[in-house]
Amino acid sequence: MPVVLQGQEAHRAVVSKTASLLTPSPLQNHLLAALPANEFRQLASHLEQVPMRLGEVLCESGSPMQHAYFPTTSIVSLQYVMENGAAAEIAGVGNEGMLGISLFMGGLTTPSRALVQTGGIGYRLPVKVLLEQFHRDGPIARLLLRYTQALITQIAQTGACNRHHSMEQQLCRWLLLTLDRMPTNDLVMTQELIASMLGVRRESVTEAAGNLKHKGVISYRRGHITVLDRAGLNSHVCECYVVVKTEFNRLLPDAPHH
Amino acid sequence: MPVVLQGQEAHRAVVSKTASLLTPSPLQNHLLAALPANEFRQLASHLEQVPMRLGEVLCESGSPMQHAYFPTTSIVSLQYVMENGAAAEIAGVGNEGMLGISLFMGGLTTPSRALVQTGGIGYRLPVKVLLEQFHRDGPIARLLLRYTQALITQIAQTGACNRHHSMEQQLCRWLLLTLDRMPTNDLVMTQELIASMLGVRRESVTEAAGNLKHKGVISYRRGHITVLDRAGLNSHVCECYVVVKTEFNRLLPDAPHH
DNA sequence: TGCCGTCTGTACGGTAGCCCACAGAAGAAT
DNA sequence: ATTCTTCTGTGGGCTACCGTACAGACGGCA
Repeated sequence: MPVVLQGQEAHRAVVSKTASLLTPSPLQNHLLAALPANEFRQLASHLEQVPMRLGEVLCESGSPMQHAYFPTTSIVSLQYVMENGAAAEIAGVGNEGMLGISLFMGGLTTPSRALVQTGGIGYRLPVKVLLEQFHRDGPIARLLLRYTQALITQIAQTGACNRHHSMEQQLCRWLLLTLDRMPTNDLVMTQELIASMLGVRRESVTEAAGNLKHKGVISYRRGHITVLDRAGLNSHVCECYVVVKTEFNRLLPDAPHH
Repeated sequence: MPVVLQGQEAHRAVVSKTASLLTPSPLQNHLLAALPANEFRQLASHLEQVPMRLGEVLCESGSPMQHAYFPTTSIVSLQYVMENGAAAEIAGVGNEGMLGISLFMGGLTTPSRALVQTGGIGYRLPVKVLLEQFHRDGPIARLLLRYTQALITQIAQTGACNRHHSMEQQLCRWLLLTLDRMPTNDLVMTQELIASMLGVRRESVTEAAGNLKHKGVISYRRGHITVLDRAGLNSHVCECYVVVKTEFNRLLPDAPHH
């Protein structure tokens, strides 16, 4: 129920750390990087770098967006918020994807909320430009549709995972998916926040995280989780992680960065 | 675990009953009916009427389809099958939609299995024709993309429902969504089959159905469920049903049938 | 340095849904 | 009509996760 986000304590380390790793560039987003150079050029001048702060809501359920977002060092969580206030994450969007599918799918809005789960940088593109490019029905449109299909897989697999797999398995899945979108092994993340995204109690996360810590797979302190043993996570995760990754790789193979 | 489907006992009543209600026509499918007359004409000669029998698998996980399917009196269940054999329905497709999203989204295959949940009639369209029409980027493409977005909502809401709502609520949701795709209040459906689609034990369905029967909302006998009191279902269902219906109506308003 | 807000650990009873086992009943097949 | 398959009802024990409550600890801030 409490989707409480403290805006004060966190989002320090990540911003300074990742920003210093590389000069920010829209090409850190894999979708943008996968475009042919001349297609990318059509967009480049319209892309605006924006800071995405932890806890920021980029889009409320049912409200139209003026921009599509392409995260690079940030991660966005798509969630459905239930009437009683509980939430469930339906998918995550990081440097592999974009936020704003519904803009070109024709609905303009969706029932999902978009919440920044990891602070960082992203690039945004005005709707108008996105739609112009999409309706040229070229590589950009094909790429965005394939991404949408991959996203559907992630949503569906998350739902099936909700049904069948244990807390610990789901936590491992979530950690791995998040890790894949991060440049480091250190997640700035409270258990409270993870719980609200997975749609479970904070105590359940504490227990599952405690187990993983005990096994030496992760370590953590207030607001930070460090993955010590990625293979360990792999051995505890359910099949859902692999299915999603495989489907993403199939639909969006890594393109040579220009 | 047992996704056992007896091909013998069932699918008698429906086939004879619904088939006699109306002369079969592709326009019984709402997507096809929503097309402008001249657009529909482009497809009409390529649409092939096919019987869709209960238990038939129209598409296995990961295998490419040669046709897109537009159910009219039949209903198809999209499911994810887990490694241990358990399944979870991610969405249903009836006369409001189509099967074969991935054909035009660019992936050609999906990790989901398509199983006929209610026997009846459907129309299929060769991939080649579908793609030709889709890439004209006209009303057909826009319609299919809006349908895809609605389907995404259904998938996501189903997943969230898996997480937060009770067996009984989910059963009501499932019954209402199925009912909306049927011409009668009488579902040819075993509890076993419902259980395998919801991804729960048969006993759980028996118990929830028993409650609803006790309250006079439904009645049933071996392999048949009759909804006596639709308002009663509405009062027991979770919000998920309404969210999905609302989003479908928003994205795909009923078009005047030609 | 000390305070205080927030995060993490733990515990305890409650319960929904699981696994297993089996009995009874309906309807199809012969 | 009888048989036989398959579907439905029921019960008992089990586990994961929930709701609630509270204690302890970390770390930002004054």
